Amino acid sequence: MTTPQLTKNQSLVFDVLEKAEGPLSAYTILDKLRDHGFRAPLQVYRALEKLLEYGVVHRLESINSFVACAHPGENCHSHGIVAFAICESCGQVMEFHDHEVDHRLMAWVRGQKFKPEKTTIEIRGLCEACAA
Amino acid sequence: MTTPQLTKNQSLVFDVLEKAEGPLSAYTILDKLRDHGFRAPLQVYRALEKLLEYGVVHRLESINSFVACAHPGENCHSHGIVAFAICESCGQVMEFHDHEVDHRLMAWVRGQKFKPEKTTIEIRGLCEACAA
DNA sequence: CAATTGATGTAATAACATAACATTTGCAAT
DNA sequence: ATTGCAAATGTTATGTTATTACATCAATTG
Ligand SMILES: [Zn+2]
Ligand SMILES: [Zn+2]
Ligand SMILES: [Zn+2]
Ligand SMILES: [Zn+2]
Repeated sequence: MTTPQLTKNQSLVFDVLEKAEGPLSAYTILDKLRDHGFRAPLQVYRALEKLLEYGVVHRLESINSFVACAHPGENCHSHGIVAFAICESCGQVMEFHDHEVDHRLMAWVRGQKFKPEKTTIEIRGLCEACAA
Repeated sequence: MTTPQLTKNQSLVFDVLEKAEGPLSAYTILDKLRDHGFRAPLQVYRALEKLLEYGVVHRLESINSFVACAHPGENCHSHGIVAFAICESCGQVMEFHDHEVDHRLMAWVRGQKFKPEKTTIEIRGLCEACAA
């Protein structure tokens, strides 16, 4: 899928995420956009819904937050499952793909006749700087 | 770690999860235990905290719910990373372990000097029955 | 223009989770 | 048995995340 032209609200939300050091909650995004006219959570959630659909933003389920894709222009969706390492101290997020992991997981679910739609892999821990 | 004798509240919460067909939210558990004297969310969350610590219950991050471990008596924690396939239609959960997946993920984070603490792998989709 | 579609605005509410503080219970040391 | 401590519990209030419902606006199209 190619990313269509973003609307005003979608651009605002995306810009906030791109400029952020790490993942942000929807309400944190809302606060950062109050000066631009945002008043309600739904304005953020609706924009995020589209950005997730376009694959330019990822949702981190384990911390209820959102992050801009680390592979701009590449169309992340096409790389298979995306995995994240999330530093619980500084919030830094590393994003990566591993086809062997994809393969093993998909082989297992196929054996169960399970039809996968969306897979989450999130590793929480400490980044190099924070672990020191 | 061996599982200590459960307290009254821990037992009640665990029994509800064991008898359930699928994962339950903390508030659903609360409702099921009102007849047994539960009045507040914290009574559920505190019991869950211990049950998670003992490894007899798992938290499904992507659906804010909890499920009894599918491997009773085995001490799930010792099997490495636990992965789940969650049917979005009927709620059924399958739990499995794959050492190769563990190995690949841990190798990657080690290469980044990232120190992993807790890993989530959750595959949402449709089970065999629901996909038909 | 009328109809349709997608985006937006706003208020209210639902769902999930924790903070703060008081009380009770079980158990060990004196 | 009493004292002291740690773990568990009870209770109220609050904080955080997400959705429902409904109204309006803008662009497209027949
Ligand atoms: Zn990405
Ligand atoms: Zn860090
Ligand atoms: Zn388990
Ligand atoms: Zn199903």
